[in-house]
Amino acid sequence: MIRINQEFLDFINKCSTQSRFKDLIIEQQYKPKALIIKQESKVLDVFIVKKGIAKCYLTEDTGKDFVQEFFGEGQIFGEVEMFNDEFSFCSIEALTPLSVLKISRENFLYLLSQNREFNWFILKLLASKIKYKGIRHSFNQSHSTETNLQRLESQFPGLHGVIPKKDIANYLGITERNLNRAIKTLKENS
Amino acid sequence: MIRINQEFLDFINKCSTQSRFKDLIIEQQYKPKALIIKQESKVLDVFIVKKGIAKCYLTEDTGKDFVQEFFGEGQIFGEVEMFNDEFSFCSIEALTPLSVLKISRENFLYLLSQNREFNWFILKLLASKIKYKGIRHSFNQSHSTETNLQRLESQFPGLHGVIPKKDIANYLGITERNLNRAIKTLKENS
DNA sequence: TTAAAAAAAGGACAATTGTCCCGATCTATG
DNA sequence: CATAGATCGGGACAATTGTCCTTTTTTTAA
Repeated sequence: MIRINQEFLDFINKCSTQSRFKDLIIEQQYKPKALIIKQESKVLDVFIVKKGIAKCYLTEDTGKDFVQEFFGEGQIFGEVEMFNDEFSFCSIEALTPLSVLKISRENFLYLLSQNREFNWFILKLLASKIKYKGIRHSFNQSHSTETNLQRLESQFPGLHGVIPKKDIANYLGITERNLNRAIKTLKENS
Repeated sequence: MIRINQEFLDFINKCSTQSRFKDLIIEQQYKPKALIIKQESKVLDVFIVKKGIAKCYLTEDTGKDFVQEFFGEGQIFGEVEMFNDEFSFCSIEALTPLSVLKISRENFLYLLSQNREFNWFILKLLASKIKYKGIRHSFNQSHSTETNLQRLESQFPGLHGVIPKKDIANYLGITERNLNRAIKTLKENS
């Protein structure tokens, strides 16, 4: 559930030390709760998580938040907005102290067209996001809250303590009340 | 909800008439209910819808189906499996008489690396699938069944008659019973 | 250090959704 | 044309989930 992409992070880290790429990649730090990308705003850069966890979520007109994904090391965000339009369809917020590697729109497009390996990494990781979303939503629609929670915990043991309850509930698309019920039931049956 | 990609279809159609691409693209026909890609099986080709509608769905261990998307003209499928592994995470079925343009894995990867325009089309359409899924699931989790249904009907008027009720329910992640209830309520309030 | 704010846990009730039915209607094929 | 098999529509009840609210604990900031 908090996915990582070590291979891509290694690649980007390597690039950022090479003289010809050095200036394209900027490291940046955020404190917990910092808003990195704001929904409906222009996205000028692409970000790759170097260390920490970020939350990607969408706020609906009902006021409810829905968490798309938690980004771990090597995960990219802002890239979707580079291809079609510039306005973000979700917000990104630091959950922990976060360091990111930032690449401007212009440089991102440059790398995409000039660097085979980079291009291939982006294709792979876009495909991976599609697959991830497909599997997750299918599973969540077809199973009970308790089963969904179990799946989450098996994918990321020690979930609690790192991610607030509210965010877990918003990731599962349920209320905190219902999440608490599921936690209680699972405890009793173990 | 049944999205199309005219620009991409035009591009592929154009390619399929040019001598240097001609042999890479094969046209093929399917009858309604034909299974084009089977979940968990190897995917050897990428398909682009030329005419008709295809259903992309995932069958869970519970026996329940969840519909990921309905593909209209210019929509591609099978491409996600080209990047990471070869096994499909969902099934694709023709809903109407369907013609597709088929490109083998090998040729797809060749086009990706050799043709700038093709590469850019694929990047764009992968990003578009991510955005589509993100927005749709966020909306569906945050709104009532009735609102979700209304949104669906506004996106694709004349939904009924083309797509079976069961598929609509599976797309919304609800039962047919509940879908009927929502339809009835909407009728009464209009 | 202490007051204020946020997060966590859960009771009570209402609303929504699912399950299990039963007929009615439509549709493909011998 | 007849019949089996889908598809459709909805009643009745059970189960799940949401809403609202209260209490306790933990965190944050003055």
